[in-house]
Amino acid sequence: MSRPMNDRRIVRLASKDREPRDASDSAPVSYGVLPQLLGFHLRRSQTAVFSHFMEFVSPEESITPGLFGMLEVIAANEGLAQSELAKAMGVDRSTIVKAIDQLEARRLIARRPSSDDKRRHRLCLTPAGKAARARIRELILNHEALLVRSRLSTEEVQTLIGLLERLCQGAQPASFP
Amino acid sequence: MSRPMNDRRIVRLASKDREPRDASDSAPVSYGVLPQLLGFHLRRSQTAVFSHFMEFVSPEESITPGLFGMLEVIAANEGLAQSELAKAMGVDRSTIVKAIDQLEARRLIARRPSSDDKRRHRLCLTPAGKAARARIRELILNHEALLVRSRLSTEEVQTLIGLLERLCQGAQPASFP
DNA sequence: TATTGTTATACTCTATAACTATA
DNA sequence: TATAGTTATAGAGTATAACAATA
Repeated sequence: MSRPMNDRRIVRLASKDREPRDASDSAPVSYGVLPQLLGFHLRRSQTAVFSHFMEFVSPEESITPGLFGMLEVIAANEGLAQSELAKAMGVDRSTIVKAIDQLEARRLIARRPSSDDKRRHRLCLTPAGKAARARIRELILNHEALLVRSRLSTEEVQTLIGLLERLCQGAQPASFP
Repeated sequence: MSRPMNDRRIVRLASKDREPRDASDSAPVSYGVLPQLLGFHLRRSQTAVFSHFMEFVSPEESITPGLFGMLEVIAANEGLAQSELAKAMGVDRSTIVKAIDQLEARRLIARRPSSDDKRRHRLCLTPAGKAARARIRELILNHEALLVRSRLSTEEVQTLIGLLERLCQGAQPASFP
């Protein structure tokens, strides 16, 4: 296929030798070469999912995708150090401090002293944090189901995730989403 | 399939009733439920492509994905107004001002007066802008080829883009990538 | 010397609100 | 009144550099 199916030039060229647009020109804009680029679609998709999260999940639980990601990683690795969390989230260790401050201020996690290395803080979920994590998890699964499952089949979602995983093989980790 | 192939719990459970991690624990962290979420993979992928762009394209042409996106949209819609560009990029019209200032300072685009509506600026590429656009376009196609084509076949990329387009149907536009 | 957590600082990207000049 | 561009401002999110405590 020499012309990908997402090439907007088709639409563009169909609109008969148009003049440069003016104030009264309400035709949809052309995105040029962008629709041929995977990066463009990844950006749009990520933005769409993020926005839906902020609409559907955040008002319920006052949580951002990034903070939930941290909660989840802490829960799945009880006692990990802040530096380890930062590495897992793909950010500098200085960046993680304020985020952890927030989760701690809300009593969702605790910084516990490490017995064998006094420099380290062992991050753990509080009971309230565990309860919140369970609630948010359900909410997020619903959010994804609502947004994604209405447009793609279960098989297609698995195909999509599989392709994205292969694209990211060897890449550094990243915060969520 | 009740357990998706990307479920990291498999790895987790295989590591025999582990103690909470301590300083000497160098096992890879678990991401909990995140690998089941499309948003997680979209975020990772978008970050990976963005990083590669910044490594491969930016040093050559001092351009960001966002600025190239604007250049491309202006080129494909000569004479569009700043508000129209902002809408196409999915940002507020106040956000676009400084970005356009940059492109104009580099003599890649020009704000031309509109004859019929003196409030409007018609955005156009300069000859230097057209040349830069052509060069950057080639560079970006190479960057995508290098990053994506080494991991996915042409068919797989088309499948991926097709699925992402369906995911975004009805969503607002977005800057690139 | 090296590492962990922290702080100060700066930079980018973003939106909101208010302004001006036009319509 | 409403719209196009602009400015001031504020809030996220990020990194770098330097610091104290500890290894």
